[in-house]
Amino acid sequence: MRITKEFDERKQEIIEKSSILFNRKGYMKTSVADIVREVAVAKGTFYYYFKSKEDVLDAIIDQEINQICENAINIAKNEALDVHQKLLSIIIGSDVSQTKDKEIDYDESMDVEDIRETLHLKDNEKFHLKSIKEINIKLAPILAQVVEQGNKEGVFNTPYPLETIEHLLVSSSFLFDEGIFNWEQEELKKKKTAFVYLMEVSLGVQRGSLHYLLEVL
Amino acid sequence: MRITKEFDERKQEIIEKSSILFNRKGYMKTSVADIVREVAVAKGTFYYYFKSKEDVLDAIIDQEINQICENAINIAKNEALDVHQKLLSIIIGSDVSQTKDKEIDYDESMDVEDIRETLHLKDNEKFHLKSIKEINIKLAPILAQVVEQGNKEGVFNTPYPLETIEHLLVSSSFLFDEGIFNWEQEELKKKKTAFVYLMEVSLGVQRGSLHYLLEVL
Amino acid sequence: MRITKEFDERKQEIIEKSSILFNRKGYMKTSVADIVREVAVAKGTFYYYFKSKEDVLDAIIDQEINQICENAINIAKNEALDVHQKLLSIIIGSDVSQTKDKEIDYDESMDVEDIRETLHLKDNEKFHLKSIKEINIKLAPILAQVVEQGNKEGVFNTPYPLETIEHLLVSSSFLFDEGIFNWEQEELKKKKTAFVYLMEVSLGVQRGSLHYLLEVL
Amino acid sequence: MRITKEFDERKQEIIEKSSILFNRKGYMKTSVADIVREVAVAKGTFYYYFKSKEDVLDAIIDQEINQICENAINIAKNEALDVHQKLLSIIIGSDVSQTKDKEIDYDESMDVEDIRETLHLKDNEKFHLKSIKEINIKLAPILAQVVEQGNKEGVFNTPYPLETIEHLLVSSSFLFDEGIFNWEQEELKKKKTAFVYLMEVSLGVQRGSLHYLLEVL
DNA sequence: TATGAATGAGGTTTCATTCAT
DNA sequence: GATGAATGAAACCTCATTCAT
Repeated sequence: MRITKEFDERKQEIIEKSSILFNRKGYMKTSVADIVREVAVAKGTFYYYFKSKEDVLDAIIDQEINQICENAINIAKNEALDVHQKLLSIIIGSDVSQTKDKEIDYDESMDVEDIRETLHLKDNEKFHLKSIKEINIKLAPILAQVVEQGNKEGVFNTPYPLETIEHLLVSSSFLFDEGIFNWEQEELKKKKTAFVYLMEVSLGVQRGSLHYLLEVL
Repeated sequence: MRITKEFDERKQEIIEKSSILFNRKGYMKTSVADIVREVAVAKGTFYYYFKSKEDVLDAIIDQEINQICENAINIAKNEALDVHQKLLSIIIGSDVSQTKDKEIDYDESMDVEDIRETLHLKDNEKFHLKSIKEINIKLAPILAQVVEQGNKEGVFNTPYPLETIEHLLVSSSFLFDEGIFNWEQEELKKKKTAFVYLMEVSLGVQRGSLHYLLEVL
Repeated sequence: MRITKEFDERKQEIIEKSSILFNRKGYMKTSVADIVREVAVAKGTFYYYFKSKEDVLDAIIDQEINQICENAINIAKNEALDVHQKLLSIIIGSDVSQTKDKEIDYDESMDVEDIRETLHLKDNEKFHLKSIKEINIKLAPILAQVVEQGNKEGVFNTPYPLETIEHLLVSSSFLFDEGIFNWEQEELKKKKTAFVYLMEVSLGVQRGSLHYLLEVL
Repeated sequence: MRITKEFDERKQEIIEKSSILFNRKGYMKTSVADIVREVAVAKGTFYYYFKSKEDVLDAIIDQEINQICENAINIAKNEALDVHQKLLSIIIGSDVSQTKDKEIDYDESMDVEDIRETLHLKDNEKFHLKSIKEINIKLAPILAQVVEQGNKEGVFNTPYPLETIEHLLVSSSFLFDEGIFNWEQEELKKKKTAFVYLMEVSLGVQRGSLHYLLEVL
């Protein structure tokens, strides 16, 4: 049986199904065979749309980041919002973890061992590093612009807006990644408080003025 | 031909030769066959000492980190040094990049494409992430102690010594990793300056008082 | 070089070539590498069709037994034959040893020791036991039906048709297996005569009435 | 002398520990490493006493069979017993299954999967075939002698004492081996009844006169 | 566009056996 | 007698990728 679909439609289907699988089983543990089974196409079809498994990963991350950035750009240029509101909104809209690690749903065929492994999220290094890198490259400049605006308005005060944002983005996406570290509830809370403190000093704002971020982290 | 060696000696030999290969060709591109050829033992011998390729990687990283930490601990408890000297010495002694990414030598069989790929250090994600994670877990507490000492002595001033160190370690190992980013000379310099600035504000020291770090980064 | 074939054709090819190799060298001494060399495919191809070496063995035995059983069923339901003719025909058609142990040909690379080992048919235990077991499970019920028919017609007379057949099948396939015992010509003849006698008493027929079987054993 | 005694003692220890392991995990699944761990000697020591793993298996089976045969010989030559008593006693004393498949005790380290596999008794083909073969070669002649005595006394009546015994021994050890077949309780009972019937007709005794064997099978 | 058989490299593992000490 | 490091063959298996159809 041959089901022909529009090029983009099929490509998108592969991206979405792959994304679900990568999140469920991890990038390394998801085989191209898994993907084509899920999409119900032949191996060759997969390679007609993507030149490699990593290529799909890139496409997935690209789409996620682009969506986040599009949203961020809209917020950044919205003149109705002040700098704090922009920062808050962008951070809320950029919670990659929602798409990245949450969609774990256990299908009927998973046994206890599978689930244990899924929780450990082993072999997802490529996924993690690429995400962090792309976030840093694409989202950082947008946020940096907001910081610059804040600088001009006297709300923020930092000589290195872009670099500061880069550091904050990188360290937080890494340290708060449940696939890498598994902090206790207690520790996590302290680390988040510390992170807000670091934002305050590195962005040069009054201590306590970013406390509202704790609600959304 | 059978050459018998002491258990530890042979194990160390495998670790060292593997380390060289991982740095030269990348973790993924180095096969167990490559390793045993280099060490001149049979495949079974490899698996007599390590249960998997990843197991050697762990051993390599463990040794590197332990060496760094041992050094750091010695510095931290050296009463002859002030806090700034300790910080500086530990940072100098902890430059993982020296061992991690420098020993690239091109053997005769490599063509242009190989070299390009070697430079991109593709498929070394495991190496990178594990290193960063271990550094964070093992080195951070030691540095945090120094920071606490600084706090007490009034040289530093931060309510979150450990968390601050974690963020600085993570973001710098990530952003300054040539295997991940390839900044221009110009950019790199600015990013390093910015990093020192961030250290100053997050550790709560006088602006400019950590400028000496720029020399060694 | 890539030669593509129909799934079933290739699968059958692997089964047949493997069967020849197992008979020539023994199951244990035949490596998957030997098989793929013979079939002239890559190792992956082997595992594309079978999940293990033992899986091919099962397939081989399955096919042999099924063929024997199909033949036996046709004979059993052929109303033109009387019970004795059926018994005789099925036994003639079920001589597994024809396919199992005869095709031994010595290739040029075999020395005296190899040949000695080939004759001993070492490490073929799996082959033997599985064959006997399957014969017992699949062929016995068909023969039992013939015996039951004989019972009704007053030709045979046994209260346990199935169990009697099982014992006769099992003991004969075991005792007359040249891979297990190596009887002298003389002994063998006596054992065959005794076997026919045992058939007679256990099936409850007149002494001497199964003597015709001696010709075909 | 003293050294020789120690030699045998150690050899015996290896035989016994190996036997336990073979019964617990199966012959194939028991590695030489398992054995030397259990006996607490080095690999080389094992090969000082036995030339191969199969060599230990042979030794184990040899000891078991010899014990059975010794017992059988004593019974056979005991003039105080009549033929039926001898038959019964030898059969009771020859229940290999007691030593062969019963000693399964689950140690703490076994999980559900291990136990499942132990019950399947996979990969014990060598053990099974060798046992059956040896029983046939060594025990059959002793039993045949008893049958001959029975013939002379007019209790039994068969022209082929040895061959009859061989068939009865082989088919029963095979068909009643729980490692090969897993009959339902019901089936098993019928098969045992049928077996006694077959003994009666093939040994040429009155129907029902061996019913007492049902108690001990 | 689509198929799915075929590839082949290589990780993983096991293991009986050998041998230098 | 004893040790245990070393062997090497091979099974096992996965899998991204290619290609003839």
